[in-house]
Amino acid sequence: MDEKRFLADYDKQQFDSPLISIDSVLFSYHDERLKVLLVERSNHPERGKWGLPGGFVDLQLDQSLEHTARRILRDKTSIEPPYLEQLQSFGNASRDKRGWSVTVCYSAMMAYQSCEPHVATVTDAQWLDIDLIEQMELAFDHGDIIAHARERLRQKALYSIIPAYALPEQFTLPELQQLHELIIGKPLQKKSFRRRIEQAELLIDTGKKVSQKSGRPASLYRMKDMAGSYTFVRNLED
Amino acid sequence: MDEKRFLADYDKQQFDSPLISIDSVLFSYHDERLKVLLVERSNHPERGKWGLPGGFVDLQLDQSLEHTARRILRDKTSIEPPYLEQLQSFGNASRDKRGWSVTVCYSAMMAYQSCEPHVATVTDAQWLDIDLIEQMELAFDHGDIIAHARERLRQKALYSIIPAYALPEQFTLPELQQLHELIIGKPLQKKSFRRRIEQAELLIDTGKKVSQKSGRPASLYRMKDMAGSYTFVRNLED
DNA sequence: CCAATAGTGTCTATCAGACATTATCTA
DNA sequence: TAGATAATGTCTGATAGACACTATTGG
Repeated sequence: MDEKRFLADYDKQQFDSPLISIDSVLFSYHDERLKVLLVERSNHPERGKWGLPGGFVDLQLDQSLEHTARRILRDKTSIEPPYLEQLQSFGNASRDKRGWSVTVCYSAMMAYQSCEPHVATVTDAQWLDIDLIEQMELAFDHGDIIAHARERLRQKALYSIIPAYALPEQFTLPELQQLHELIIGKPLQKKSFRRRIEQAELLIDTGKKVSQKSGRPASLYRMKDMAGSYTFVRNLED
Repeated sequence: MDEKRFLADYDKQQFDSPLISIDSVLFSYHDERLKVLLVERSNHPERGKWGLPGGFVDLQLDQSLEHTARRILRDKTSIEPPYLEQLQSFGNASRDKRGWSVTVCYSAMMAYQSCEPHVATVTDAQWLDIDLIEQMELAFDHGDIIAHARERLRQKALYSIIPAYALPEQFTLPELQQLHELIIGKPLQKKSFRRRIEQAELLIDTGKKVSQKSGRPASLYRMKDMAGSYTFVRNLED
């Protein structure tokens, strides 16, 4: 039999296969707290519980897994996140009561301000404090997935400035440092933090300043294009 | 409707979903070359081409994605690899002629010696030089996947001794350094390489020595249990 | 002894940690 | 001017790079 004939006769459903979904852990930063976007499930299974924004691949609409993740996030936030990368896939026989299931998970970040107006209109979506989420009982294994994503983000905060994607396009260095400290879970040396960013030339000084409640105003910066993919050769202490 | 009723009525095949497979990039080291285990496809599609060892989840047999990967590798090598971690999932509408498909990929390493006798008996499996593989036209997008796995391994060689899993249980430091140099693609300073391993206390000196073709014999070491998960705070230069 | 390979000593360069100091804003 | 916050200066310590040196084997 040649391949053409094989493909014409091929029945995708001849073997039982796992259920496959795409879920995303979307991080942001607001009120000095790390937030994750959650959705209240309106359908079975796990109806009524909160879980990650996710869904199924639309075989007609989606060109790739990443497109699926972007489409689902766009539905909840109205925009696509400036940072999105695949986290990991989780699959086993017991994580979903419907049977063997696999979820391809993405980790994403965006500025809280850039989507909060829209999120506020979506009745089933909400930004929740990550420490609060840890106390909640989420749908499926979404609690474990968020813990994984958080730990990965923590590692990235030690050798990159990827957390900057959770800030508005323009931000100050003290803001970025506060965010890193929050993610890493310990205070950082101001000098060390600034020195490495300056040496790697990751940011552009907009020339603008922001007044604080009191004290000297801070300079506003924005990321250079390559700043997200830059990794420092040496980690901050863990 | 309550959840119990929902689950009883649930039909997994009501929506069309992507085909899902598990593939592994199994690395090893032999004759001063980096090897990857490939399999010649005996079935459509892409029959006759070489590709990664892979297959489908067995909903009855497999408890998790990792179990599936281990089972498939065990079939080809007779043993399970001492190092196995999820690489990434690749999924889009065009990578498989049968339609939208997702592959959850694992990256693994094992000693060449520990499975070569068995691999030699499997007519459709073979260790191939990774540089040779780069010139070949593999099935599906397996060439891209191997390139990804190789780059990830290269990064790991800069901040860990994970490549040691491609060596026999006992090995010498010059052997390990040669392997790292091969993976990274440039020579390393002997002193730097040895110093960091010694300081982190990652290896155990077996007390045994191995004679070389000529010159001073090298000491034989084996990895401590935690050595694979240790990461140096500072990378080797890239 | 010589050639070859394993393994060490030691100096320098780089960069993070620590913390003091200066700069610039508001009340 | 005082208080607060941003930004910088500078010393120390840890660790990788460079490379010379010593050690141990076989022929």
